[in-house]
Amino acid sequence: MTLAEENYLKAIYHLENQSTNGVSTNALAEEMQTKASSATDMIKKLAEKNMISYVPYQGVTLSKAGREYAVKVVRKHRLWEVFLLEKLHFSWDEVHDVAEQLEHIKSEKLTDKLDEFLDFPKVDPHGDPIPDKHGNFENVEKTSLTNAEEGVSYVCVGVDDSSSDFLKYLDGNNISLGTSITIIHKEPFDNSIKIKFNDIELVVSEHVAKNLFLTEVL
Amino acid sequence: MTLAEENYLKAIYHLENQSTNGVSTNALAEEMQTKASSATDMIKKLAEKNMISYVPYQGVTLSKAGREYAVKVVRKHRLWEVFLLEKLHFSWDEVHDVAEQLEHIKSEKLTDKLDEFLDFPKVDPHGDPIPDKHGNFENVEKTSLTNAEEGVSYVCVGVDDSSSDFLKYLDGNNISLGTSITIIHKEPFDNSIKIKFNDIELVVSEHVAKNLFLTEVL
DNA sequence: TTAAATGTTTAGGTTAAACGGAACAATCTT
DNA sequence: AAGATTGTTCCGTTTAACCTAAACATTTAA
Repeated sequence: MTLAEENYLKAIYHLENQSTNGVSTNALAEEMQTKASSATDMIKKLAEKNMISYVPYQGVTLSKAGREYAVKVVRKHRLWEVFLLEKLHFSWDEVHDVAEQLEHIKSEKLTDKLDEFLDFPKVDPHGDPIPDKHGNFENVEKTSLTNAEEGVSYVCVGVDDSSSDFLKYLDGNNISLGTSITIIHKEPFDNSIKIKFNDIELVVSEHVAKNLFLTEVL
Repeated sequence: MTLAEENYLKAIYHLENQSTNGVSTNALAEEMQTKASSATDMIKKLAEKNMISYVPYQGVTLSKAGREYAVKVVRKHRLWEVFLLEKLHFSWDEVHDVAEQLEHIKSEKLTDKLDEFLDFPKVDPHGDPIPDKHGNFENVEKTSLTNAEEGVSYVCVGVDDSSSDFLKYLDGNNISLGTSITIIHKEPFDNSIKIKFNDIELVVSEHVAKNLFLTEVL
């Protein structure tokens, strides 16, 4: 599998997780920041290799082999992110780009030894689950801050938009994974939300709220 | 710089260190396990980018920029080797292939943080020097076992052929970097050499002797 | 229920990296 | 110094990944 093939597979995997239908050519092209015609070319190639099932004009779906492969790439990406953050002390917003490169290193032994070295982490620095060597992982139940209820307490467990800017914003406001948050007030006018954490009160925009994931504290 | 370009630069760097003349097209092609015509293509491209100086029918030579770039790749390769061996407990003979991939990851920050994480190692697992972030390194004075003298004591400081088979042979015979060796007898007939280390006597072939580097113990 | 808009594929072209074979240049041998 | 050998380059192809433009298929909406 080439680098481009791996990236397409990963993109299809991500898009499949966001909706129930198959992945359309246009959606895939947009995710890959390329043109629809290029996506069609790659779709054919991946179908040829039995990584996806493909019927022209209908979406693509990962085959068993394709999903397994994609999960392996995701596993590598997230393990490297943990390594960069915990061992090399990269900051939250810097890990993604380097992990994008490291995820393509081909050595099962490397991946498994890294996993062991990191003490088999269950989630990556953005709160996403890390598949084990058999591809199994648990999804933590989480809701976006948009859906949180006034007066209830939550813990921050993940972020959706892992863009550097968003992560820097969170860093600048001292929000990280594990931060306990209480919802003070939801403003209906602009959907902004006033939250409280570590004795600090902060109003966040709807845009921020959408990208911050929480679990309720029971 | 593409992956192929980086590998060619590294190959030219290695060949330059092995002889005083420029590197011939054929030598480069052989090092890269490819055809002379392919080497010519790449030579043109690297010359275009001012990484090498190139006059048709004469060998190629690295420019300042080319040498700096090659040294950076070598630095990354050797740092990753140390990481794989010391942190992930790969065996001596397994590190090379994975490091060949890791050396192409593009992130100066990653390289420097890794260097720091490993506590700024001076040599890699094969005894080769690791350039610092400015590209500086010291070469340890070393002679091949072939040139060692009877009755004299040495320490093993490096290997030349880092093929997996050779390293497994050394491992199997309990020879590693730092092993103290005394030359018992040099057999003129087949150039084999009887050595003694850790109270063990062993006869090694000329082929082995050529690839084992030592420094004299004073 | 056609026409417009949208989505998808095909056709043809480009670039990077490789290849084999033919042509050409340099050196070595006698 | 001529021929043979070796070394190097040129030429035409291939494959992967992309592109633009055009054609084709599907859905939507008047």
